[in-house]
Amino acid sequence: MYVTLSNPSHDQPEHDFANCSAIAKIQSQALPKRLLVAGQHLFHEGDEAHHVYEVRSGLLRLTRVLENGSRQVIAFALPGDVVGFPYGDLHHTDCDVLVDGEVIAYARRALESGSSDPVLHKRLLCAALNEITAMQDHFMMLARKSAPEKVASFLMVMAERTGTFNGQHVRFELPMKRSDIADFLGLTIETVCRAITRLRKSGVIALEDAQTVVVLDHYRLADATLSD
Amino acid sequence: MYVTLSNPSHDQPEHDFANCSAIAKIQSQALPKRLLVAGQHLFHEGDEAHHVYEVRSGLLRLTRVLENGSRQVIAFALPGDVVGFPYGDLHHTDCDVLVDGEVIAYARRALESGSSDPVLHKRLLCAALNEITAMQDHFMMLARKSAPEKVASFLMVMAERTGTFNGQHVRFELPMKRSDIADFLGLTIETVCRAITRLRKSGVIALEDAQTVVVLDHYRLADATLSD
DNA sequence: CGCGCTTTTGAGATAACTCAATACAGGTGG
DNA sequence: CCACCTGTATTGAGTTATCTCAAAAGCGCG
Repeated sequence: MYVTLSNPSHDQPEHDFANCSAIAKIQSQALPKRLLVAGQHLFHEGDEAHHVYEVRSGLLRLTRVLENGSRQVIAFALPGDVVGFPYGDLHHTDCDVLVDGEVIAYARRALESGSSDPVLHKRLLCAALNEITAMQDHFMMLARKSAPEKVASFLMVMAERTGTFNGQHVRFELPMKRSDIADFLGLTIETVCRAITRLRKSGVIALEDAQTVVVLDHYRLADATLSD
Repeated sequence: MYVTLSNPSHDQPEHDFANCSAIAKIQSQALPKRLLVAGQHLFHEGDEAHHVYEVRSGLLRLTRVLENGSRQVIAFALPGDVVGFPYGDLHHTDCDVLVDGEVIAYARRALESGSSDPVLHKRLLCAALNEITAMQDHFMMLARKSAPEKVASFLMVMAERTGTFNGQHVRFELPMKRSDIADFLGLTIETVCRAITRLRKSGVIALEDAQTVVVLDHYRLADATLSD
């Protein structure tokens, strides 16, 4: 199983992250929350990076644009993820909002120095290190998986991270456009569509509408994420 | 231009990295250097991560293996790069030596807490953040570039980071096998070979032997890295 | 000299792309 | 309330880049 989004829900230990999390929640009443509405930008590539942001709710999209104008979706950020790690003093991606939500803004220095708040510092550091691992997982996917495998992996992750179980099946939303999924997986829109269609026609998933997926056969979906 | 190796030589500022570097060099006389010979492993996936390592000389290879046994080369680490960022308490890649060299081993706690040596702490943190950016760059490459563009990009980075200028041309070594390059770029060996051959036949580069590249036309090589 | 490993070249198969048409959904104005 | 319009998603047909399989060439080494 691959984790393809920015902060993994791996089965590995995450330092004493859980512990950090509890403490941060207590503090959060005093923290600068920020409400976000769809379409809004949290930051742009090249902006000075004054903060890193922890997603509390909603869905963010991280993108970069190449010289030739084509766009790459680097990650979708879900609750629990941390975005905005600086490169030098600057943000190196665009970040905009796909689903209304809320983030907590931490001053960059909370990441860079543990002097004021060691617990928060460690927490952000964990997030950065986990980010590295998550991206390495994503590498494997971009480099080594076929189109159907990529799409199945993506659906698996969305199901695990955002799905709800109604007693029968897991259901989840795909709030992003097909073109976003394609740009994330390094595919074309059409290829993504066809892969989804194939999963639907073979009874692995069902679509209530284009953005709402029901996992009918979790085992076969997991299977479809694996090469050979 | 894309940076595809683990620590970029971007044109962006890198905090006060240069400054940190100078200080670390002074300290390094007392630091636990470690000599590495080709074939040796620095660490394995799943090992407890007690240290992070700064490469002083030589060339390291970071790899992961998938369920099905296929291997992905995550990065090649050159002097200046830092490897071994932990995931939880564990290393999440294999790391072995392709070219004899020397690394400096820093205790993991130097990365996790700035209390004992704030300068070193910041330096390692910079390295981790740069790593994230470098990997995002690598994404773009894996997802959005054609095979010839990937190979040209790879040669460009190797030329810039390891090349020597003899007054006429830039010359550099490719100490890794073609299969490593292929696994790094998400291609097959044959495709890598053909791309190199095409660059050679069109006079952009020359090969003194299979591992030694001479850049004949730097401008056209840079051009070949760009999709239109 | 011959053996094993790596690299290179060749020919055919195929996965994914491109271009084009159709279907669908949500919003707007008549 | 319906017809239209725009943007998104889906399906189809043909093209092509890359992969696969196979063979040859190069190189180091016993």
